[in-house]
Amino acid sequence: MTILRTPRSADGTTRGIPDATVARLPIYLRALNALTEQGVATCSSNDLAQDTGVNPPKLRKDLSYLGSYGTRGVGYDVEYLRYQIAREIGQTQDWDVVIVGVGNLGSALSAYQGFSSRGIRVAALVDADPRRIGTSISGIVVTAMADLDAVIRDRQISIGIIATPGSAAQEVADGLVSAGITSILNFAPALVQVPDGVDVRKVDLSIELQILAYHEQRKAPAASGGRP
Amino acid sequence: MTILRTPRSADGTTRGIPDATVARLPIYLRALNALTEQGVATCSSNDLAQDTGVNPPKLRKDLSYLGSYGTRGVGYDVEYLRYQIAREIGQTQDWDVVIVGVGNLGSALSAYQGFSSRGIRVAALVDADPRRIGTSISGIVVTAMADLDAVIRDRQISIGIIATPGSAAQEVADGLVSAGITSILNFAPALVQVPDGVDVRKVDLSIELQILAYHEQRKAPAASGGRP
DNA sequence: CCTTGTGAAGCTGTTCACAGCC
DNA sequence: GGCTGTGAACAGCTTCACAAGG
Repeated sequence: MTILRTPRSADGTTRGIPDATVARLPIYLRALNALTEQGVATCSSNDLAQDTGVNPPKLRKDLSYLGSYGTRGVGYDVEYLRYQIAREIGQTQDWDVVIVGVGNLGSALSAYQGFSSRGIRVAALVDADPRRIGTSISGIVVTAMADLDAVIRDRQISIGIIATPGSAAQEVADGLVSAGITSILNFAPALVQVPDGVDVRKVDLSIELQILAYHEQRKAPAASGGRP
Repeated sequence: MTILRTPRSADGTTRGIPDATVARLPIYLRALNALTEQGVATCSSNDLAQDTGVNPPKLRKDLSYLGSYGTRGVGYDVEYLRYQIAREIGQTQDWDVVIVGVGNLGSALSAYQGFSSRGIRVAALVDADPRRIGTSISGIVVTAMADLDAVIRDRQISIGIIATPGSAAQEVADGLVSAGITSILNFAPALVQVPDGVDVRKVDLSIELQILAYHEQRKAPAASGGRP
């Protein structure tokens, strides 16, 4: 994955925002949307920092990668900044996703309220279990795995979500890739191999809790005896 | 949060493993468990790297923070290394968690198959909706929010999961903290403020997809016209 | 005054080459 | 010879102080 690292450039056109900043832009966008709803027209980096849990200098540096959209001595125009971030992260259009695997987690994701307001549209559900195929979940009819390729191409879906058991993850990933998908969110507790040019992000529920458990253990050397 | 950064020390006792390494230890542990099941007794850093998607030098450096558990020229004893990692991240005991909010996501989490084998035990479910209280989900009876404190103290629960709408997240977090919880996994799309000493990890489903959408957008400057 | 925008310094994490040991 | 363990160089991210400008 050779991504060109060019945060700044000679002219203004070539962007290249650091990954860490990209990961925070949706947070800022969410806060700005809330401010818009409250009728707030202008905000300072302190205000936004308060709302997002980021410290003010970091927030300003993040925004500076997008351009100089603030006014010194005043702050940021909420609506203007909101639009600029939305444009930068591609939130001016909706993104269609397919969820593969409609067990407990896949079903929950298909019903998740937070997607629609963030430009995410669940366009298709796919499963391997014949008993689920044809049933309707959150108003969407579940399609067979055999039709994965057709569904993705027909509806021009660009993002795939893997919500299957770990044992099926690689096979599903292969199917998504061969159907032209280049962005995958993987909830299965398994490593998936994909060709260059395909992005995979992984969310592992157990690991998040295991990380917390590690820190929790260090806080309390109480039970089961202290260390020698 | 002033955590002492001491990856190495004079004697061998004082640990202090980098966060990035801690986040990968559960991945190694999972791979080692799989190797154990396959009856593999020894593995090299190359083998483990292959299984986990981490490159060999990084993996060795990670393991070196735990101690020198390998044998030069040979590799690592699977069972021994597995135990050492398990001990380090507190996987020799089970961790009880409470899930607050049993909507779609909370219900899915309570049924998640991946927890039990990783030392995570869902010990209680709590919800604010009177219609859900008293019902049984995944074999666990849902408790009222009013009993949150009692449940946590009675069962000595140490980790809380917030799976409520964003609007309830802060209130739930306050309740967890006042019941003595010092580790929280927050699925709600909202920032929660907690006192020092309490760890919060956040999983935001929309943001993961928005990050993918950003990269997807950059790959295909096709639709909606290229940039000027 | 005020707040933004940013160079420079510092810190964390990654990479790599090779020393150390079996 | 093979593989681990690690110091040192490197890259990326964060912090901070302050210059720039309304």
